[in-house]
Amino acid sequence: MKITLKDGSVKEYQQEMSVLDIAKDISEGLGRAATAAVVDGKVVDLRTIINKDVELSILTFNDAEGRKAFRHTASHVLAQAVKRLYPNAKLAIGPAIEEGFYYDFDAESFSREDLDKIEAEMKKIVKEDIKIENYTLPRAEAIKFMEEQGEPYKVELIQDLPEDAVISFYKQGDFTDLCAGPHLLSTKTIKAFKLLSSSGAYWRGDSKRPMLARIYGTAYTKNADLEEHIVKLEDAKKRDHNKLGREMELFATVDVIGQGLPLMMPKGAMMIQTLQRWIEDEEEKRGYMRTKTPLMAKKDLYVISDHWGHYKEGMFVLGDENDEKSEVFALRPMTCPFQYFVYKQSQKSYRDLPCRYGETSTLFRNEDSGEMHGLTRVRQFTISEGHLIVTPEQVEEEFKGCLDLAMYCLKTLGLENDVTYQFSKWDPNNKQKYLGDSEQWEKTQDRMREILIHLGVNFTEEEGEAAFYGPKLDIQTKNVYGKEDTMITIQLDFALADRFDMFYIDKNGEKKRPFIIHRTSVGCYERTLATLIEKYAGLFPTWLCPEQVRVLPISEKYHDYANEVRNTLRNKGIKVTIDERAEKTGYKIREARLDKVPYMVVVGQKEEEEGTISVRSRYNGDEGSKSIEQFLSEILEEIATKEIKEIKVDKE
RNA sequence: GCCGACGUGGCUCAAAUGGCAGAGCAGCUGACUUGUAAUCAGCAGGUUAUCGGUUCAAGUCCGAUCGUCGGCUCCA
Repeated sequence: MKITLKDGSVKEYQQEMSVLDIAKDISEGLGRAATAAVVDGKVVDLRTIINKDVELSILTFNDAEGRKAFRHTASHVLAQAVKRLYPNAKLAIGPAIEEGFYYDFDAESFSREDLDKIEAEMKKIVKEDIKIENYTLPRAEAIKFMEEQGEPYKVELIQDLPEDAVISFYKQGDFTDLCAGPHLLSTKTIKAFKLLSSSGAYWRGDSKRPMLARIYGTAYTKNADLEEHIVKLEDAKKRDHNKLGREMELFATVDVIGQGLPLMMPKGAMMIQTLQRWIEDEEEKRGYMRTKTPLMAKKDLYVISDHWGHYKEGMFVLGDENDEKSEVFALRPMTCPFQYFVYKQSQKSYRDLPCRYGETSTLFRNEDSGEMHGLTRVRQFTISEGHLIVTPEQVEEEFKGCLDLAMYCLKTLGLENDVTYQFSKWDPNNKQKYLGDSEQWEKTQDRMREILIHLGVNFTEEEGEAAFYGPKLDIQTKNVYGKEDTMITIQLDFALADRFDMFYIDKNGEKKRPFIIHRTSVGCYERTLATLIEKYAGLFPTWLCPEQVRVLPISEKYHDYANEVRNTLRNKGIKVTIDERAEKTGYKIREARLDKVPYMVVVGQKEEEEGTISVRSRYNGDEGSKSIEQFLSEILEEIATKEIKEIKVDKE
């Protein structure tokens, strides 16, 4: 039989040769583990092609499917080890995930020591070189088998499979698991792995069902790759905004103030102010009008918007809602209804549309206590929020304008290649979560999809991620650990204009319902700051730096001149400080570098006599002597253009 | 909210089985007056997150609360 590999090369094997040996031969030829194969575009286990003269491409660890099969096998090895050490543990599910795998067990939670023990047992299993065999059972027998094994979760899984499903099992020695595969041919190939952490997870992701004990791990074919991955994780930790942002004194949290309520320190506040001024100016250029509306409102407002019905759990409610005499307020979780009432203050003509409102808006959301995280998930935050009230004909053009603004913001911050686009749709199986009916939803979603395709946005579609009033385009960032968060959102709202009885008068003098676009420019400032900290590891573009220049006098004798230099720069709007401590220059340089200041200006006798400065930058190191005017024009240009220069010198 | 880990000067970490809370860096003071990554000396800094319990004795053991982290659920 002939086998064509992905690279086009053809291998020929004797008909009587077992596929296992063929697979081994191919693996060796490739120098890595061949795991499963693609036949006619489908992933199949290598053993299923026995004696078939087919063209196939071998999946290797370099392919996503191959890695998945590899890590999935690692998760089975984990489960086998757990069953050996904890026979009473019940198996739930154990898939491969990006960069690793996990397995959920109904068992006592696992400590780090437990994980080490399990890891040791896994090593044994790998060493035992256990063959992995695949077989299927009819439904009734499959259920009976898992019942006998005492695996209620597996029984439930089988029962939920479609009637005509092929029920496949994988057996490796004393361990058998319900599994669609594919898998490796033997446990031996799992060479480099590590159990990373344990945590809790609800069975089937349902908080009403039992809490299971989950073990996370990662696996590679080579130790070097595993080590590289672990180094990467440690590097990520260094950039983690939650650590670096505190170290750099950008923000802090205090026990008695509360969870999700970070204090922005002077440097962090300055960065946010820089961002805010930039965004507000940019929005003004794009025809936005600023509003400034209250941070709270009576319950009645949220009843109209139906946040009271759909989002009450997420709001901070003031007053006793059970006491009829008590006036009940809530801190605002969004700005929408406030800006709607700005719109409603006068009767609008189609000539007034599009009407673009922007507000730098502080919001309050009562997140669950386990949810808060650094600056990315907080209970109070400030967002560059805006609402556009538009005619149906203007939807596409205005949506495009919002996307253009978002792209401009991302590009300026250097984040345009770090985001993904998610088209967030409603969940038709959970209608009570949303306003409006199926027809409205499908119609609006189709319209939005068309717009997105027309604008050439490369997006994924996610069901059940919409706002309760309409579908969204979410622009997602990943943090250093790969976890996704929404940075920017543009939402199409067909429902709230109706609830707030908003209208405009069209050409024929008739009342018409407008569409509303909800959108952010950079999104929430706290979260944006977090993303920037991680993106730049604290080495921000100069225009964003809370300290752009530090003047370093060589000795006390040059303090007067240093102050003169500082004042000249400061008068031009440069964020400049001066280090007047009686320390050596080398020491001051070291500190300025650790503080991630882009420019250091050294002044001593030579500079004072010549009326110059000596510049050291993170871009070029020692740039030598230059006039203050020259330095000023260079740095002002860099700041004005918001340039992102490559940092060559002061990376660490 | 749920599961788990953790909480010792500003930071990084010590303090065997319960037995005098300690070091480096940072800080402050003084001396040195410094030329591109760390000058020297001295000083100060703590109700061991908080509250309660066990004990002759608690950083250490137990309970509660608060907070941080890793996940789950949630996320306008």
